[in-house]
Amino acid sequence: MDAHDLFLCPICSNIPDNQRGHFVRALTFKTKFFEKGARIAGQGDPVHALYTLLEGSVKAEMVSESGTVLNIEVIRAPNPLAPAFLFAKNNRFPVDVVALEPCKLIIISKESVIKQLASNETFLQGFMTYNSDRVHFLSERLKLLSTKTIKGKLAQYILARTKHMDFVLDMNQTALSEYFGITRPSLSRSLSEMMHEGIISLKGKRGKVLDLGKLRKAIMQ
Amino acid sequence: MDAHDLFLCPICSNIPDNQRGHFVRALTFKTKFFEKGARIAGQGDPVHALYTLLEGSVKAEMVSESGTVLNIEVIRAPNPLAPAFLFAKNNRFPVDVVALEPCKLIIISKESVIKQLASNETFLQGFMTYNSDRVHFLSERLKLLSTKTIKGKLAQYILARTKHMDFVLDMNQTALSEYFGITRPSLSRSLSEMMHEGIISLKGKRGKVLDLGKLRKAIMQ
DNA sequence: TTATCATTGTAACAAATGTTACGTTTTTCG
DNA sequence: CGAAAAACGTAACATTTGTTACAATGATAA
Repeated sequence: MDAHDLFLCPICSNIPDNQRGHFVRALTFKTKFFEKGARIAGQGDPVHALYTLLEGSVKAEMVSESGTVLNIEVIRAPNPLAPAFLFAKNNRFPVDVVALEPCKLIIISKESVIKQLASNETFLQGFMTYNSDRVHFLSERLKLLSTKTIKGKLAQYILARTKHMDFVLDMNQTALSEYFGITRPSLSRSLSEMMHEGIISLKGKRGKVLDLGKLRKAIMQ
Repeated sequence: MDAHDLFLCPICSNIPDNQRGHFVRALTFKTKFFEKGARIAGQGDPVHALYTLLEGSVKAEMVSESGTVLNIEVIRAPNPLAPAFLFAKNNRFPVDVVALEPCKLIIISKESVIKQLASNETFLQGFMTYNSDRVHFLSERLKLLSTKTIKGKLAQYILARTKHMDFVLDMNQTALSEYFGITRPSLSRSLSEMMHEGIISLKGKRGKVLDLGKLRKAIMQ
């Protein structure tokens, strides 16, 4: 068992080799293992430590009291779990975290995280960058979901992947429809319509933008 | 002109009095003023510094090349502008920032932000907490927008404000409909239906939850 | 009070999206 | 290669939401 797996995690991966021994020795942490299906953290539990997933994968889910479940996200190793909530005013897990397979976690005390943030600039940058990228990701996702029409979402998605009027869809239509929060037939219909309207062409995953103006207009509606 | 206004900003407001002089002396910054309508930052500009709004208010907007404008957010003083992007991998402003009224900003170099984060634990905590709360806010907003039906959004919104089966709407219906990204008549219709279905009662801004089970079920659909 | 303006309720109709079902094409894998 | 599975296209119909318009109600200020 080796705490050095920690340096696979994006928060710590930039720490140079010659600082790693010192970094680990300065941490207060414990390693925990969870079996498939085990609850790693519960909705409402206070976040007193940095939970870092070194092996396995977990799902974050909301369980309502009526028993129904809303899947939020799947997180795979190596990645931190909710590092933002360690410092949030309302520092409680917003979801249940359940192991999808056997998991290994390193749980680092908040105090030693703060100490390391203050003393190790690489770690500071890594931690900040991770949370910043998370804000960025959430902002993009929000922008996509606030776009009301399916064609608008498609236009945004396609424009972000277009170079020299060519684009490649990086998911199949089923996955894309879930990403957009819509149904697969509706997505297919909208794609067809955009092709008939001469806005794009598409064969398999590869497509071309035929009318950039119309595509941009579609975002705004 | 006083840089000490900085300590009104939530990122710095926890720094104790006796550290403030030292804190300001250690910063590399400049103060800038913008007139109403002036562009403070442009979409795509690299974020090399921490922009802190001390006076006035700004709007963040996306301008497409077809000329149409999508309003993202209004930020009022005292608050930082996009502090998360200072550390993000793609460290560029995602939007245009335009002054809504005369504005005063303190622009602090990234280097001195890093130096202070490492040397001043209160500042570190403030900065982290701000970004963490931002993640929290965005996650909540995302959860709301991923809820597909209007009644689902309403159920979430109401449940989050319910104590002992009573709730108070903290916006009027026009504002609430914009918050949900829907139209006002549709919101009014859904509210009416929920009342006819015996799920809630509502008079003005005050309401009661009549059927908690049905309200919770509404979120999941 | 009264005139004015903002807010809310609601109805008729239009448009967009979901639902269900099924046939076709493409991919995967033995 | 060939069978099975996955992905995709599409049609008919149901449901939800948007659009537009107007009346009713409530709040505000002269």
